[in-house]
Amino acid sequence: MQGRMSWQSVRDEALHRIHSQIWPAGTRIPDEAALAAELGCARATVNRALRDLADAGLLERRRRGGTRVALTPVRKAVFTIPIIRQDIEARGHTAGYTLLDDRLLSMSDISDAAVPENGPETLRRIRALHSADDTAFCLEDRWLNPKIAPPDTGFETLSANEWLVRTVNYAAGELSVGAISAGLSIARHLNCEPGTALLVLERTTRGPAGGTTGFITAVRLIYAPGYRIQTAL
Amino acid sequence: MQGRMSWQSVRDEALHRIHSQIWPAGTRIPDEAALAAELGCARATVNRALRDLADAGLLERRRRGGTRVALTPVRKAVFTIPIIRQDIEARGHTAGYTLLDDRLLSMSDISDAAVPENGPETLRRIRALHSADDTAFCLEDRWLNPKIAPPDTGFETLSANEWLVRTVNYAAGELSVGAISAGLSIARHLNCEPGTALLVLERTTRGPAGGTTGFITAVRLIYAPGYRIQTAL
DNA sequence: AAGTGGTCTAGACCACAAA
DNA sequence: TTGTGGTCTAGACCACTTG
Repeated sequence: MQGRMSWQSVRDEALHRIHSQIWPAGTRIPDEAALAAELGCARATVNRALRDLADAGLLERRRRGGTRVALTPVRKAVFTIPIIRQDIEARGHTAGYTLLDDRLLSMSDISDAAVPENGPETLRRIRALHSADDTAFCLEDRWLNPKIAPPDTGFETLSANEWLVRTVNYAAGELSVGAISAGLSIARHLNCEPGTALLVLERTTRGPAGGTTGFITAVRLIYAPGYRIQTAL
Repeated sequence: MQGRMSWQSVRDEALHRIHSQIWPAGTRIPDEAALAAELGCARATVNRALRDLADAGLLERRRRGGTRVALTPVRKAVFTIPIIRQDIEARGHTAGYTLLDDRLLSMSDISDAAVPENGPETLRRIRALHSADDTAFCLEDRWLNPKIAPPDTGFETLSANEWLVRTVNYAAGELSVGAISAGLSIARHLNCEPGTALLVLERTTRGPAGGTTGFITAVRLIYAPGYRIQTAL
């Protein structure tokens, strides 16, 4: 183990030791300096490798506490949330967008679990239909903080989805995925039978942790039958 | 901008320039050496910052080609795939596991799109039911490469899910999420009405890119009604 | 051929948490 | 208090790609 040691090879070596129980789950492994000496590389290289494994959930690292093999290795998948239009175009279709509804509502008139309590007084609600080659693709139901998107922001042709991604990046929020049965209204918009199982993606976006902006938007995307979220591991 | 510049502050400065269109979308930004000089820090620090933004999807970097602001910023969500038992326990329930079926099948008898063509001659099929406090939680339908999990690996009490995560980590694969309507058999196992919308998670796992092992496993997890995948952004 | 990102090194200082 | 990870620096070489 002399000469050039890539951080990947250090990572693979560590991985091997975890798999072969040389470093059993829960135990503490040698510190960076020791590993660097043993493997004949700089500590920074070991750091990069172990940080990568920690990011992957296989190691737990703490200052002063050292590095331990995670008792419960966790699989993590990164999945990219595409702009809907691009998602459609990437599938080789022509993207269409129809604004169905756009109005301001006061909080007292709203009863939707997706809307936070500590948000602004009024909210802008936008509903739109995304289509692929004139076939319904996805129904978008969005709540917007009017302070972020003033009423003169026209969403007649530009998807709010698209506008957002270009405007407020690096925001915090939650994402959840579920399944619902198509109701009558949804079935009509998506051109499917009532009762069909549909994939639903809900996302809430807040201003960055350090920032001053609070609630930005909450959106529910109801996809047409057969839609799948896909990602590589 | 003298003295100690953390890579986070460099990242934030770059982020600011992207948001304020100082670096418009699609344009090429100064190279690392120039930024390091301008901000008064080491190139490695700039590298760490820009790499972070590239990982987040806001920048695109290529050797020799330089760094560009992504035309289409992509939102990425990291979502952790828990071991089902832990998922259940984290919700405050007691996890149960029942093996429904475990047999070897030859490829010629199999007609399931989830199974790859270039896999092994025979496959082990395991079906099991996960429960939370005696309530059905998730139906597991798994195909296993028998070379990886020899028949003497007993899955009567240990979930294959759990065994896998502890055994073959850092593998490659794909993950997809969709929705289905409960058929009669599924409805019976999950104790719900036929036709109920259910969330389905399918995962295929192959050996690491560099490794010799091919197909490892493919699994279809059908969750009980109401289950949602959740993650922070 | 040459420019740009990717990474390694050796050394240093700091921040955090455990003893 | 003190050990361990987190990070910064200055310099160097390499790898990929584009002109």
